[in-house]
Amino acid sequence: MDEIIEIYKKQKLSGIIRQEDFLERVGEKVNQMGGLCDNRTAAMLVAHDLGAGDTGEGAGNEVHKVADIAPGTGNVRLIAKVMTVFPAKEFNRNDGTIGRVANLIVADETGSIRLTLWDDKADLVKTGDITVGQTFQISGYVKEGYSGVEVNVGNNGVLCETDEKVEASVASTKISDIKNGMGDLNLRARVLDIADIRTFNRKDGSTGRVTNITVGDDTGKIRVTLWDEKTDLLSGLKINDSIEIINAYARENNFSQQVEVQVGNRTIVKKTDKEVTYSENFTPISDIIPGESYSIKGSVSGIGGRHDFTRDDGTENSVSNIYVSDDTGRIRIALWGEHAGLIDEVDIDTEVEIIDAFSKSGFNDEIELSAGNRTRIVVL
DNA sequence: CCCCCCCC
Repeated sequence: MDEIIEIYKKQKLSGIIRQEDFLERVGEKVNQMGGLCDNRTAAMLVAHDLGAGDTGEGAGNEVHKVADIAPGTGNVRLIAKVMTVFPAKEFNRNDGTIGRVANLIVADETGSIRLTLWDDKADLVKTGDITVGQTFQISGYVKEGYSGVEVNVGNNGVLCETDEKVEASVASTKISDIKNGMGDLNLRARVLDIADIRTFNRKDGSTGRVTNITVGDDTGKIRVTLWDEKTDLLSGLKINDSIEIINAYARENNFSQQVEVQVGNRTIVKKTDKEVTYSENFTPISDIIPGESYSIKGSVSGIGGRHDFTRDDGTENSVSNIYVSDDTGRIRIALWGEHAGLIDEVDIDTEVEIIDAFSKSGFNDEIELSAGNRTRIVVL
């Protein structure tokens, strides 16, 4: 009760309301919020309702829109809907106490932003009192976080459910706009290809798992890398699913020099009913130059035999060849590994799509395409 | 943090 009186004094409410009436209204507010607000938060809200100019973190009465929140904004009040709830985590403070932290993504009609909740506020995530779809009055301070601008809500912040209707808009980035280093990346995309899960050994001796999916939208396609337990998500995905990837980040792959989307342990991948369309960009065969990845579409105009061989490193592999023709030319496709069996599925004139095959100058200096494990082949 | 475009 002492802290409510403290707020009463600090907010200079004596000219507006009697102390006992203020206490009563705080009690009503707590009941009204069904236990979601503690006394202190409720007192802040009542003070705000009464027009006090210094509620929450001293944010003033102005309600900010998500899109207006920038690194230097300071304290803000906003009303936003919960889009994503990340699990709460505990950590040890230097003073020996256990701190709690949790993250949410919230959105209003102007966009989405990350909230970082501390201690008592983070506990609301743990107890299940904060779930996707709820709308909250939020008061906190703006900070440049690990993955961009975020609003921190600590002891002095306010997080209180409200009936207010908020039209949430989560800005999703178009694939062609993805740049190296981007964080808090949200995508809506279509699954175009799914690779096998690979295991590898880290320097520290632990075993890692990694896999990739290729996703596309109306602006392009990109490789997505999933690490460790996130590789389990593959079992729920199939080609042509439309998905949302929330809170991923983009990094250039050292090997390919291409920017990829990374799905780490803070990233959420879920299916969506809102279908995302993608149309493959097929290159005319005559435009192919060595050293690039291409997709082509044409009809089979030649079928070679299968050849099993042993690589220099002792591993076994197979290769077969087909020729594909379109209106502009004809090209040989080397079908490696699992793709080698394609020769048994096609006849002359079968229409095929060879997606993401790598071009090079091959036998007799003729340009050929390598269909390896990053290539998808569709028999039409 | 992984894959490394491989055959005749």
